[in-house]
Amino acid sequence: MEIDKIIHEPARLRIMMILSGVDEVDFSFLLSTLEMTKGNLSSHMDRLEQAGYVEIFKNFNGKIPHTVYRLTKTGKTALSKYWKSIDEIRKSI
Amino acid sequence: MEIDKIIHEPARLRIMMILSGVDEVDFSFLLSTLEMTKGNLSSHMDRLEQAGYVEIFKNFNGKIPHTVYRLTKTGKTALSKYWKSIDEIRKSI
DNA sequence: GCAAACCAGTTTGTGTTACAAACCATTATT
DNA sequence: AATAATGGTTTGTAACACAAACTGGTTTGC
Repeated sequence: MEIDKIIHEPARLRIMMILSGVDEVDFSFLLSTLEMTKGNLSSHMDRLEQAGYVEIFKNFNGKIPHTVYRLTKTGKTALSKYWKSIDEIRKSI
Repeated sequence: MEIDKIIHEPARLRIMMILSGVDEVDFSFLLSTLEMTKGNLSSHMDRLEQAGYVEIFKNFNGKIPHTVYRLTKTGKTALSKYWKSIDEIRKSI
């Protein structure tokens, strides 16, 4: 089984794991939790969206923009497949 | 815990796992097992050596050059640390 | 005997990409 | 009115994974 490189990138793996637990999360939360730069986080979220693994919802909190991310079904599946592929490598220990 | 990027690269992770099982392996074996190009394999082995994770032994099989790789103690430690860091991320499931 | 093909790798060139810095638009704050 | 803060996006760049081309020597075919 091939390793999914979209998920394999450590930053994105952590993002996926967080999303898999909470069903909805916003930019600021990820930013402070993962301690990365905004630009970096932003582009990782783009890649995850383009892969179809997350949905991005943009709305306003009053006048302040607010972006919320949610794992898609495709994303959930991909994540569990990812762990299976990791297991496959690891089980040879 | 930080993810060790040297090991995290899928090709090198597989190499490390093979080495962790057999204590000594040659270039051709890795090449046919992993199905990668020679150039690619060669540079991954370089990186692993530079990280201090493998030792490279070059000798001759009769007249034909023969390269053998062996996991170092540092490499073994790094690999088991790597799996711990993966577990750390995964346990949040 | 000398090309051609082969073996065992290494070096080189390139497209991708992870990351941070700079930027943008708006809203507090002093 | 200037400055800082919020919530992001866009841009620039160094690193790097990969394949193609190369090297140095050996065996095979004619």
